[in-house]
Amino acid sequence: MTQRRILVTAALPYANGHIHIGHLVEYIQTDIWVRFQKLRGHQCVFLCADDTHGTAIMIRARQEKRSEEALIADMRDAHIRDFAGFDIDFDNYGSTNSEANRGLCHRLWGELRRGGYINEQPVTQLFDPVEGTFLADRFVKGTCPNPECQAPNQYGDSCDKCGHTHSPADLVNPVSTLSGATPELRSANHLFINIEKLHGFLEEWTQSGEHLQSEVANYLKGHFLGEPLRDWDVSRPAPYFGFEIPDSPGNYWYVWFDAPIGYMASTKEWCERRGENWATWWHRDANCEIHHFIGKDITYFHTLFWPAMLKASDCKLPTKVHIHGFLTVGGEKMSKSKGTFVQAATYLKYLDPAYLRYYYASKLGPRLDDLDLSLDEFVDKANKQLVGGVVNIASRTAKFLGGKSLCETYPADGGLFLFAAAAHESIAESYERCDYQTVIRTCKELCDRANAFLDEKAPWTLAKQPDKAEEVRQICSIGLNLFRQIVVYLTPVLPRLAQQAGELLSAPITRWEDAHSPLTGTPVANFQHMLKRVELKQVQSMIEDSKPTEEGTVVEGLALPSQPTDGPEALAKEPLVADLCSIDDFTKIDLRVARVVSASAVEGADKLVQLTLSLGGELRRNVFAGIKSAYTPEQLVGRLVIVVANLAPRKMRFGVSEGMVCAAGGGGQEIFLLSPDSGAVPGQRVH
RNA sequence: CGCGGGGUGGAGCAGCCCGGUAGCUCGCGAGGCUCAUAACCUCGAGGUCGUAGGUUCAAAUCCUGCCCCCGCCA
Repeated sequence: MTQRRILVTAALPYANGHIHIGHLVEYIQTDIWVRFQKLRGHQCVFLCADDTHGTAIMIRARQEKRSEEALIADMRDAHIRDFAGFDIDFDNYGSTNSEANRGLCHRLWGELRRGGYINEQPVTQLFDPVEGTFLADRFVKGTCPNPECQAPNQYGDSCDKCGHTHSPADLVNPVSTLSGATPELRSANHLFINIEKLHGFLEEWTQSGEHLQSEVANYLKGHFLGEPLRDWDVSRPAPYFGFEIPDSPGNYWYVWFDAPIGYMASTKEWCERRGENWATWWHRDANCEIHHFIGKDITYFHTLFWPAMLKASDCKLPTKVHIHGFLTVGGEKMSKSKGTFVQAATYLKYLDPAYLRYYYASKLGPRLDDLDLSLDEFVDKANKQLVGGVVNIASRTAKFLGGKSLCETYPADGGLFLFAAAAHESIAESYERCDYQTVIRTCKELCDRANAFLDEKAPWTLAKQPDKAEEVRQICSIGLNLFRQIVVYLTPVLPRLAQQAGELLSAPITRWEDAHSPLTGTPVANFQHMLKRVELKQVQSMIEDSKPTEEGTVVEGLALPSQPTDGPEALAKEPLVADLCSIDDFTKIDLRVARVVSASAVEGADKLVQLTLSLGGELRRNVFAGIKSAYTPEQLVGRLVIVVANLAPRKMRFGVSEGMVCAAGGGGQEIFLLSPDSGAVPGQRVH
């Protein structure tokens, strides 16, 4: 087998937050792939970095009253710690705020300029006069400009009530979410990359079938490549935390311009440490492969913009972009209030990383499906498959050979070892195409065979007969070899177990070929537990620990300036209804007192909070309320509200809403839930 | 008819490209073992593979229509 040179990247985590178990789907998936390639004897370099630039970092640093550099340095340390805790082993972990990255940004920019890809266009944006900064779409809220909609409290880019798309400047009554100030319109020149110039290339590159999963290629074809590609706005005017554009003073590269270049910069740092030239990896004709692993949310950056940038600057194009889905927990998006938004560091306080690595591996396939973490299944797989299946083979044989050694010649085992050895190629192919679930499936099958073999031979019975010592040794030599073979196959997933197996049998696992031939004659150490069983309690503690604490619930954004009370504005905004309604009309509406028993933010929804309401007794209602802008879930749990109990259930994007919570106010921070005076109990009707 | 993905025993999935007795994990039932971290082994119940047609000696697998679910946020 010829040695491949493989460069692998995982997406750069943003320096604005900690690593959580959702991120880990990607880093574990990638780390497994890298470890597999290394075990196979290829040269494989695993690179990553913190993504540090952009408005969000700048704002956060301001709020924390410290420099951006201090903020990102702390976060980088934390990220590195978290990754190490999960045995994610980068060859270099850089930062996009590095000199290496600045230099490469300059270089690619120069190429883009020379190629005539850059143009300048005025962009009119809202500007926050208090904060002194332009406002990205997500930092502006206001009323939808669509005259037929006029939904309040919408973000600057589109309305999720009517789907209307607009620019932030179109919003009616816009408000900066940073300061609460009314933003002003200001115009500034931005720099754009003309991607359309590379349309033909992108069409060919994305559709050629090797670089992308087929779903992704189809998606791009349908969504983007069918029409001219818009110019990509890659600059932001000061103030902005990032690199200033050399030939355009006062303008900075947009974070998504310098982030992927961070892959190169990280390569460069790694190369420089070894006295190598980074161009042997990134030059157009470099003899290597480049693999990017990313989540589906950043598909277009890596499959359109990035290849375009590389093409335009004569660099090596990605061999493959591996795209994975999101993590759900218990079938739902991760939720802070439910405690399923588990940070890496929190997980490590309670659980061994091997469980999660194994669990994710057992669920990961080559496609973009979301991966669901079911806590029961998690405990089950760790205990039944990992401990009860794999480790148990060693556990039930090693003690008969402790202090002795494996047989000098491998005994007849009915073809078990050969059978498993023959599986190596198909297992390798599964790893290669990121089909880890098939790897785990196959290994599970091998475990079952090994365990059945031991059951049949029952060395523990023979061990009671002194004259059968040699037979016991033979059986256990077979068992331990089958164990080792499986562990070799699982080494990319479970590096620590591989280490332990190496120590147990006095022969470290270093190569994929270690699974091809049995180990003979080496001393067997006294058996020690390799992996503890998981207690459900540990998982529960982790979930509890992940729920927000009182002090931890900082409301994002600042309070709006208070409105003068009892003014005419409210009536002006929503005039009285002229039509009269009868008492019958009113009684059709079944208003009830309800208690909020649980509340959680709906991931992906800008306005929604998911509520579980109790109407007394066992009766529960699931209600989605558009009140996220005014209430945190924590503020809601326990309180009484008034709900329209006989409202026809409505299917929403995130689930079925079985009622409606009554509130006053026009939206945004101006939402005021109705609640009864004390003494009312859930279930009572409002008359 | 927006685009893409999908509908297989109670749950989660594989098989589909390259048609030929429907498989895995969990759960459930019965038995065995008692070496092992209450781990392990054997047997069993449970599916007309969304639906209606078509092609074929043969369809979960190929073709067509329909129904349903999920994703889509430059």
